[in-house]
Amino acid sequence: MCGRFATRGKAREIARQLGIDEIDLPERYNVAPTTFVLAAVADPAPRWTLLRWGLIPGWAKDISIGSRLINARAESIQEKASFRSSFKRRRCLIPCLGYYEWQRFAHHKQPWFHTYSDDRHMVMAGIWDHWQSPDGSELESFSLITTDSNPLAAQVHHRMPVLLSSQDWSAWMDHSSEKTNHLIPLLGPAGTLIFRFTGSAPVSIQCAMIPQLSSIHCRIPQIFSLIPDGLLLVRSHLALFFCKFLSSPAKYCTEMENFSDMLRVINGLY
DNA sequence: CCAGACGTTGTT
DNA sequence: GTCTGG
DNA sequence: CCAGACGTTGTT
DNA sequence: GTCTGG
Repeated sequence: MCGRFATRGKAREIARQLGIDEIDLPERYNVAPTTFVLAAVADPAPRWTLLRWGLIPGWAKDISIGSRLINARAESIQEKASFRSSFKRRRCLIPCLGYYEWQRFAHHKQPWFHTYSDDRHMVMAGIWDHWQSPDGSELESFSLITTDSNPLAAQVHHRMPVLLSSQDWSAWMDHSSEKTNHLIPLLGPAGTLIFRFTGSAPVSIQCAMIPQLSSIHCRIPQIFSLIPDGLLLVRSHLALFFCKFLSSPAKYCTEMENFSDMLRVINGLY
């Protein structure tokens, strides 16, 4: 699944391909459901807009359903009442720096940051809908589509967000026909093998594992609490390291082949 | 026909 | 809104 | 996803 | 423990 992600940087590629503004994504390292996120929509002309994360179908009586519809399964998106019309008529692209996935252990959960190994944005596939509240105000919201994990991501979790490669963005955003069969092949884990965890290569995953951090008594969720959205309140070397790491994962990942390297990087910041 | 649901996640 | 179950 | 709440009564 | 709200 996908329940948190990070945004930062200029969305150049999507802008170029869709012929819209090169917009600056806000610097957010903890984007959570029910908050507003920049997304590219096409209705029918492509444009950027802010959508609330957690889809509220047009027929919903109140917004409470939104907090439960943060993901839509690719396998059933055409059948589900909450999703099918959006899938046919209102697809969107959500660019991000990367996303977090939690790995479950017997007595704790461990978040991992998933990102590409170069500085490209990940582009997640979404669907959105309009909703009108009883008082007449309008709200637009979205779900992220999920699929089976690819072999790399499966080491952390069995589901992952659908990541669209640049050659598929235009087809995804083309709503001139309501036929969607040609889109189904885009909704698999294929073609996403080029991202990695916090190591520089799959082979280094074990030694570069973030769980090593728990051995110095600081788990990532605690760091999150020190990094409110868009506001860096740094209270420890480790937290600052994570601010830097999250803002430039490609750069810092390559320096973290093992725990000693990680400490070296952290110490090097001071 | 009307009434009621409409979703994902993980875990067992 | 639209489908399913009664 | 995590964090935080987790309730009822009557009255307007 | 489990649901709701962010």
